[in-house]
Amino acid sequence: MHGSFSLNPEDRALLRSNPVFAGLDFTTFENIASRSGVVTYGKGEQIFQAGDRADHFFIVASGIVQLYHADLDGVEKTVNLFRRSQSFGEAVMFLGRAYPVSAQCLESTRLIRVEAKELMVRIRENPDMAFGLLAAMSSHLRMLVDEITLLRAPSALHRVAEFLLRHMPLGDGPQELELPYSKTVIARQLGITPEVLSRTFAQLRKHDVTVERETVTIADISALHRLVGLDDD
Amino acid sequence: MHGSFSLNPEDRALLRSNPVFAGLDFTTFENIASRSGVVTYGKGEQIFQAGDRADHFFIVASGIVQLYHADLDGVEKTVNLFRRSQSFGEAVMFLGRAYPVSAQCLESTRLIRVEAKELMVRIRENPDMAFGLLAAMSSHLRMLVDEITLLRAPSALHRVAEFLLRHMPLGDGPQELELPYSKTVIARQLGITPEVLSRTFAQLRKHDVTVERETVTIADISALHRLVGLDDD
DNA sequence: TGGATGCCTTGATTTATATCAAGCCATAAA
DNA sequence: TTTATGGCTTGATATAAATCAAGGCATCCA
Repeated sequence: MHGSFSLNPEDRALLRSNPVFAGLDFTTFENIASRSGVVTYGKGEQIFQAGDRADHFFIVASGIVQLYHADLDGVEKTVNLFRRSQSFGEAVMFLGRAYPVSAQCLESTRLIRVEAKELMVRIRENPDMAFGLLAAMSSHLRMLVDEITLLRAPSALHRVAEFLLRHMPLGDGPQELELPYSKTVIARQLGITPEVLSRTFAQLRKHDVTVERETVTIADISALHRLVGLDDD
Repeated sequence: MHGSFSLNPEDRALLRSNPVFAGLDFTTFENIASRSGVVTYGKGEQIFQAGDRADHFFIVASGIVQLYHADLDGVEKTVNLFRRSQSFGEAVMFLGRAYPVSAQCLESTRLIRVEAKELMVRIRENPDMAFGLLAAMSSHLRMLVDEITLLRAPSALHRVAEFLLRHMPLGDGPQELELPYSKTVIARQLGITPEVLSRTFAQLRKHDVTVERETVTIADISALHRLVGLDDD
């Protein structure tokens, strides 16, 4: 981890766009922003470990953060992934407890780090902030529910199809999508091996889904929807 | 669903014990309680469907509620289970959106139903309630993270062992546990079939875990912990 | 008392996914 | 240029869990 620098104007804008801070008056926001810092991590570096005291919450400025559980035998199980503008750690920060999961960077990553204690003081002064925090936590709940849906899908084909649909821009015709993470990371998130993901992509060619490098092309999105709903090969 | 009756003293106490209402002054609480109702459902009855407008939140007084996703082919995938004193629906209620999942009773169930609009008004008046709501949502987040951990466990044996550990009273020696749900429901929650659950219980006998009807006896809890951590047969 | 019924268990078989192993193709380094 | 290196793909095999099928044993009701 490389030291804590202060926020540049772009960082400030990013922080401001987070629901927790969106409703604040200028002075209060500046007060918090000036007490927050930017930290950078290299690929694979730990941000915190399960059990650490939760005294910060984070917003991703760039890179990818993985929340995960490590089994005693060392295998990492992805709980959640976060990219630019997404925040994590609100919930435990609020409770002032220990983090229930570990966090790690999957590529070199830049984070805005806000001190929990400082933030809690501000919330007491500005109850409106609590609503922002509630909004942020609601959307996290939603993410986790989606995650569970994905893990409960009956087959690798379903999981991958759901993953693609979730990340597709809206629209019904042919669509293109840049995969947001490497295939290995996607496979881990879906709870399958990279081998199976590869084979599943191959299988999807029968449904007019082609994968070329990082780019996925779907000829007919509604066909994919049907595939997820009904059983098929 | 059988009509909306008003809360009896025990219901009031249950409502009061929920983190959302715990900090309220007497008058405000009575105000909310008097506007809340009790509804009862038979086994298998729907409480709401995914897509319904989220205008209530609920506390379970008795029975079991299952939040689930229904695939188009009708198979239900459990997202979450709720028992006495647990509440659900806070998050979406707060956002005023549609429920992302459906809810159903797995046995005859009695619910306290609080109107979302009414509650939102009170929160604006009593910002302290927002903290109660935050606490409730934090614990939901925690539940979902645990759920994901369970689903990511590498084998049926791990899932069942983790499930047992999670529901065991604390302590290190021999322990007894009454299964909180029927085995079929547990199996669905763990994402395995009832057959596999049955076989897994049989397998656990080798690790001094016996299952007799609804009662589970574990001779050595720390041995189970080791089993979850390390790979074994 | 004697079925029903629902839930659970056990066995046989099939199937999907993990695992093991090798090779490919980028990009990066020597 | 050659030589790593890491991520991805493809094939062969092993294995865990689903599925199909039957039977046991409660509880409930006639």
